[in-house]
Amino acid sequence: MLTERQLLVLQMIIDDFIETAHPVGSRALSKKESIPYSAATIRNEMADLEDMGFLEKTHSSSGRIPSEKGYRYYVDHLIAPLSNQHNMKIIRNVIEDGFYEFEQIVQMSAEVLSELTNYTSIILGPELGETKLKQLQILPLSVHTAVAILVTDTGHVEHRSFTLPDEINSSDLEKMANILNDRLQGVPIIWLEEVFQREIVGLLKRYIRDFDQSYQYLQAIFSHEHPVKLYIGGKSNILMQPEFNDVDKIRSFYTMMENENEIANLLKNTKHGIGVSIGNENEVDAIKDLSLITASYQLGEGQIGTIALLGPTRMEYKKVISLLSSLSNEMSEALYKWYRASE
Amino acid sequence: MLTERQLLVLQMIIDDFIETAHPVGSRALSKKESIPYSAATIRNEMADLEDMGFLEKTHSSSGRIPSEKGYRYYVDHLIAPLSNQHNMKIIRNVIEDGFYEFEQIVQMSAEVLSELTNYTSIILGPELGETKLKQLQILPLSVHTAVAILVTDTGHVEHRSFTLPDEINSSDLEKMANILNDRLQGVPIIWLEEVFQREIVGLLKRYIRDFDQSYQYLQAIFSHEHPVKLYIGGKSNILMQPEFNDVDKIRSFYTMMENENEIANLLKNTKHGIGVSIGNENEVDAIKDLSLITASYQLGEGQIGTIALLGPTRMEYKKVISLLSSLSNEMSEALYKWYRASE
DNA sequence: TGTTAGCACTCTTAAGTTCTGAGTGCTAAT
DNA sequence: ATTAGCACTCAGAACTTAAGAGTGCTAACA
Repeated sequence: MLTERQLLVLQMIIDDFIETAHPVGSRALSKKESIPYSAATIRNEMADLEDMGFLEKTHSSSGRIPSEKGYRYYVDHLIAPLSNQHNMKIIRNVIEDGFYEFEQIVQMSAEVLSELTNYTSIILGPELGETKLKQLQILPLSVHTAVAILVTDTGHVEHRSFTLPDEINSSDLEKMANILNDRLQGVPIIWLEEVFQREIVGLLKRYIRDFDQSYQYLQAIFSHEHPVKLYIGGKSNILMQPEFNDVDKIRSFYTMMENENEIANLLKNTKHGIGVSIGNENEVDAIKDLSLITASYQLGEGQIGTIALLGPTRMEYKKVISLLSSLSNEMSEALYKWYRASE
Repeated sequence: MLTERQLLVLQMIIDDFIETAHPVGSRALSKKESIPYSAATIRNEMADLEDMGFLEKTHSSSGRIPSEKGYRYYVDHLIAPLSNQHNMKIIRNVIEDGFYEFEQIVQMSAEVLSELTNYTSIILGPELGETKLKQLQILPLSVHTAVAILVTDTGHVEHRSFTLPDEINSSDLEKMANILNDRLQGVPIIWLEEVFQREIVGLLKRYIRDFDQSYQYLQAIFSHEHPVKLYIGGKSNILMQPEFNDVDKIRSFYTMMENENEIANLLKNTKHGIGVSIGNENEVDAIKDLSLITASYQLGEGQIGTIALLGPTRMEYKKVISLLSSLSNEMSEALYKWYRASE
């Protein structure tokens, strides 16, 4: 168990290091007002804290820096989340502006978040989950081309152009579109392909001449993956952090950030509420020396998305955690308001 | 005027430097088979070429590197565009896969282009130009929300959700949507807002009760900017170039790449066909030590987009220029095929 | 017994030094 | 006109040195 004084020393070292990025020495600490002990005493405490694994040295005669275990302890026990009125005001302004639509709000939140923290923000759009098809429209553009437009009950719109088979005529196309629209309304997006295959293909075969020609084109509409949207803000922001003073580190970071799959991986095991992964606690190699803070937000029944901030392990945990948790509340609330009437 | 031998020397130096990124010395050059002169002779030629401004030294006793003027001369007079069958095959595969839609093709082209060259590729989607509205639909999602969907005759789809004024009832909404759709079909996208203001507001005022309430919401639909889509590939690719071995350079590059406006600026003064801007010839400060190669592609009557590659001034101009010009042809052709039937 | 002053020791970082190799410019010979 | 030869220059790597920050330990102190 840690003594009062050890807690104090640990806390002050981490706070100081987070601020300055420089190893903290005993003398510097002893000068602070809140610490009434001499440098020598602090040195002893530091040595003990190092033995316990909370602190590290960068070399044998350097000041101390927090270890990952140290950060973990700090996050779990030493931070009283401060409510940052000022920053929240900025964010609220973005969110509450009703003229923006959802995707813009998210995009802007990502940018503001990154701006306020100087870290890189990642927002994972809400999963489709229970979202249902509201309308499917097939609009011919010309004799050979058409565009299919899918609208969900949450107002999400997807579209997909395709070329038409030569044989089809416009009345057939219309008939087909009507059947599809009738049968698929209210079907959850993620079931579309299955329902199409199971219930509709047979039907269409009966009603439409030469349906086999059209099959592959329709099929392409529904096999369309529905990618979860990823919004990233401030990729270059994080470069301002002193830990990115190394070209190789930058390269590997950016190589990862280019790969949406890998980023999606990062956020895969997100839990409800706030999650903090420090350094090696992360599963993705490329960020084993960074920290990731995640917060989930809700959209209706069970649909969730994730807001995350990626920064050096030397992160302003206090600020970031309070900011994220407020933002996730705001977003859930805004989304709730937006969709409230659809129930 | 340059002598035959000077041309040869200049060309070999530039080719060599483009390949290795190291200053080229006289002895190394004289060893090459295609040069039958001694190092001393070449030194003399080099000194002359430097006097003329085509070459530079990095320090008083270094080998030579091309100056921007040197590159310019090289691009204008010394390269016979080589047709790269192999790379074009790769690109053609991407483009000709009919199941992809336009935006995906462009996105993938950008990525392949960057992959093949190791530079950063930028593709500016076609301007809206003459594109006309094909359909405007207003789909209510709930009592309080609706989504407006605009489809152009080229199959481009834009949508925008908004909240409904409390007063409006669904039959009014439908009436309104019908009037809008009737009146706006065939109107070029860029005129939408104007036509709406001039011809339709008055009409709606007459037919719809409490139209003033709805006005601001509708207005928001049409004042929506129609941003030209920007596709970027391989932002991190360029980091592998040795000229990006400097953290500050990376920072300024990425800061620029985060800003879509600035990128749009880069490509603003693009001319028809192939354009090459070397170093300080670029107007945007952030890329004054990079080169930008642009190629335009056509979509129907006058609508154009731009494909560009951004790399160090030490760029493989031969390869890049031939690749881009082929790609722009392929894209124009693919788009032409795609839309041919709409006329 | 817990705290502190003092001091020798360690290690990083910056600045200065030396050395080598690549490459030039000039001169004189071919 | 071309080339061999040589003195000279400079960047970059390898080493050395000096200063400063910080530690760990011991002994003195309250």
